[in-house]
Amino acid sequence: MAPPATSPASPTNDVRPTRRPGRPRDARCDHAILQATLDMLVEGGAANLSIDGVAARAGVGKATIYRRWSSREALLLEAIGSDTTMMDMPDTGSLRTDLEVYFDGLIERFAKSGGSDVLPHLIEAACYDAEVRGSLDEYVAKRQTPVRTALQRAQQRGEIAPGIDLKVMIDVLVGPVIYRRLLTGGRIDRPFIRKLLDIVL
Amino acid sequence: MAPPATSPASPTNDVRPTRRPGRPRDARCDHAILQATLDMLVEGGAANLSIDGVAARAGVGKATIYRRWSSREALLLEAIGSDTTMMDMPDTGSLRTDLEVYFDGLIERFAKSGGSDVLPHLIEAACYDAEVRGSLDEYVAKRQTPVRTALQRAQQRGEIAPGIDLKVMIDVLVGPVIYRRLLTGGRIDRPFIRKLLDIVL
Amino acid sequence: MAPPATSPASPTNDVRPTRRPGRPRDARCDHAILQATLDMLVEGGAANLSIDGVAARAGVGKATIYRRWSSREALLLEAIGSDTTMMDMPDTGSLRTDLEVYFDGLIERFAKSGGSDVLPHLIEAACYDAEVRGSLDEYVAKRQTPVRTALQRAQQRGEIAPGIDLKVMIDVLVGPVIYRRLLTGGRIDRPFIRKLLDIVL
Amino acid sequence: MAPPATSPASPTNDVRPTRRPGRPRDARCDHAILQATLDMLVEGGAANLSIDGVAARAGVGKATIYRRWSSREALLLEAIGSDTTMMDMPDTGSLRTDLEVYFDGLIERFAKSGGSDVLPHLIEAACYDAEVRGSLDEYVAKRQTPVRTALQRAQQRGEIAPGIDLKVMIDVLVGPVIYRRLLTGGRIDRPFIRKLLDIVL
DNA sequence: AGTTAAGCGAGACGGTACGTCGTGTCTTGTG
DNA sequence: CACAAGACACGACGTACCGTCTCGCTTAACT
Repeated sequence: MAPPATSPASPTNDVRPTRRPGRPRDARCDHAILQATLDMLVEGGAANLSIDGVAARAGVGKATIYRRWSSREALLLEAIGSDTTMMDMPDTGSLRTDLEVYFDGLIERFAKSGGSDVLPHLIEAACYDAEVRGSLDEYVAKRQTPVRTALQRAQQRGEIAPGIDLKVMIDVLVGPVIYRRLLTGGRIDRPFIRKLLDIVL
Repeated sequence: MAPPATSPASPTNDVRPTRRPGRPRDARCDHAILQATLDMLVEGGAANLSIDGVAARAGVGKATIYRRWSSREALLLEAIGSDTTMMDMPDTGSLRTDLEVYFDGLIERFAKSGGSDVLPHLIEAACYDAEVRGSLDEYVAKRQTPVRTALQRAQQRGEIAPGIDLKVMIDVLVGPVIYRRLLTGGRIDRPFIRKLLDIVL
Repeated sequence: MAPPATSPASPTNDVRPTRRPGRPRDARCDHAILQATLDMLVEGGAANLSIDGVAARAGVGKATIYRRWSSREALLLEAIGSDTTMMDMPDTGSLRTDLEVYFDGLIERFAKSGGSDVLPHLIEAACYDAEVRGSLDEYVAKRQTPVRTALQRAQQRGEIAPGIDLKVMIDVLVGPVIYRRLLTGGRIDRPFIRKLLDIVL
Repeated sequence: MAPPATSPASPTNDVRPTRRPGRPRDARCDHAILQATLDMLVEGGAANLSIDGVAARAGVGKATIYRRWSSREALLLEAIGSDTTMMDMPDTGSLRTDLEVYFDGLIERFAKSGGSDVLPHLIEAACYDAEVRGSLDEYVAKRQTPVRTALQRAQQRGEIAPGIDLKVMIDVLVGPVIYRRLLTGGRIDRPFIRKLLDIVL
């Protein structure tokens, strides 16, 4: 492997991203800003989150934020996306058991985070800002991954009829949980999950 | 000349309906304000709706608005609640058919209204404002009524096992639709509804 | 004198400024803002005077300032113009004596106010903002009034040749003082004034 | 090959003029910066002149500017001082004639340069920055030199009484012109100069 | 020829102030 | 009292500069 070429353009590779001129962005700023954003989200929710506040808390100038994110929503999206300690899906050999374990984890997660208002905020923003729309879709897809994986395995095992559209299946499993969380305010607990699985599977 | 009752008017007491002194509220203001609110919602969405704007458009002072609603969200909630031309549930004798017809109506309704961003806005507001939380729950419950009715009839007919929790059943039927609408951006059309019902019923 | 007419436009007089609708401006705000401006001018000079600072000090919102003055300079101009405890010109019968007394007062005045940097600031602003230009001219003319008066009296008395252009005469009397104050930093004291008058008169 | 002296170069010691190590400053940068400054002064005035703008226009980094001048005002001062194509005073044998010729040149000079706003800007800056104060005084003194010369010659010739304080005399001659230029906005033309000299001489 | 130390373009950084906008409250005169 | 009009305190917005600070290069003189 060739050592980094000092001449501006070695003809063959140039995989190295050609280093823009000028002082590079300080990675500590990124962390400080994202962390401050998450902290303030927990404390006051998306509605009470101001760029001024984040800047002050992160010990950073506002320009340093706007240099990185074009809008408050872009920042939010990256902030909540950044903590994606991706929940993972167990592989117990039974779809029902897989999902029960998975949703148990989800219940716990919801219990810790208070009434998350970030999602609704982003949903609204996505109505008007195409960029947010795209990022949100990406975020949702990422979150669905574990469920999709479990369903694919189950379909291969024959637990699910081959004709079933897995996309819809995901909606049927995840939709009710989100619906409770966002709209009805209903409890999201073990009995609810059991009944949900009883109906769907 | 019966004076207009300003309170919900419990029938028994208060025969002389406590006509408050001073000039009575002008009902035309209510209409003008709600109409202006709906117009501006259509044009710019909840995010771009300002009380100043509504007041100017309705030809009304801001105080006249705040005299009636305590906050922007309260106004929004009433504005979108006011057009509840309650969708009704047919009674065909078959739950499956009932729901197919009902959801067909819903599809059409969604098609007309553009990307409704009011709901997410209210969801967010509900996280912080208890009053909004209550009103939103009420609104959601009202919207669920037709589905609940159909399910109750079906359970009485024996189409649904008596042990099934109808609340959860509603979540399973409505949740996926809402989930698509708000989060995944997936299509909400006849095939989707068919597959949904195939899985759930 | 007719009592204030209540109908919007009594045809004849209408000297009363027809009272605009809505809440009237609060005169206390004007005072608070101007006073805060003057205080901050004394403390930090025109360069260190920010609208935010004035607003905070006056206990007033920024909008309340911008509602009254279109720019920082407009505010400054009115602030320094507002303290025009117009210096008055004595009438001793002798032009020389008149001016000596007058300039003595001016010396005292200059001694009290530190190095006034407001004037240069406004001069600069006047280069670009026509409105400021006009207001500044007005201000200067007002300041010249006493000297003009004395010169006119002297010309009528025959102390000054009739052919002399009094405008230029004013420039010759005031210009050197301003020049010292703004540019050379030379002392402005009794001996200087004496020598000045010796040369000019 | 005598290396260019970077320090004022006291003549005796330091014959080897202490060439500092490292890359020497690029003289082209000085020119580019000063030129860009003058250009932007003409276009937008001192108020609209930003260091960022000068740097961009001169094709130079900001550090390269701050390495040479400590502040914006220092740069301005040198920029306007740099074009001191010192006006010179003729020696016609008559003070009156000398001054008429000199002021004619000044009129022309003023006519070319638009409303010079640099001077007021520096005057203001001088109120707070001692360094600017000093440089400004120096600048003013330099500008006064021709007039001082003419007056000294005239006093030696006996055209001016020996008791006259020439410093004041300069103020009386120059002050009115500056006063018109900066404050009253009055015309500065031949008739004005004639009247001025009529009064003073 | 290598080392060293500064200059250089570019641009990120923490700040401060700008002028605008929206909120929810208040104060007028008029019905 | 209600109403239109609009002033008010507050606070966030996104932008523009300031003067400082890294970056990776370049440019000489001194080893």
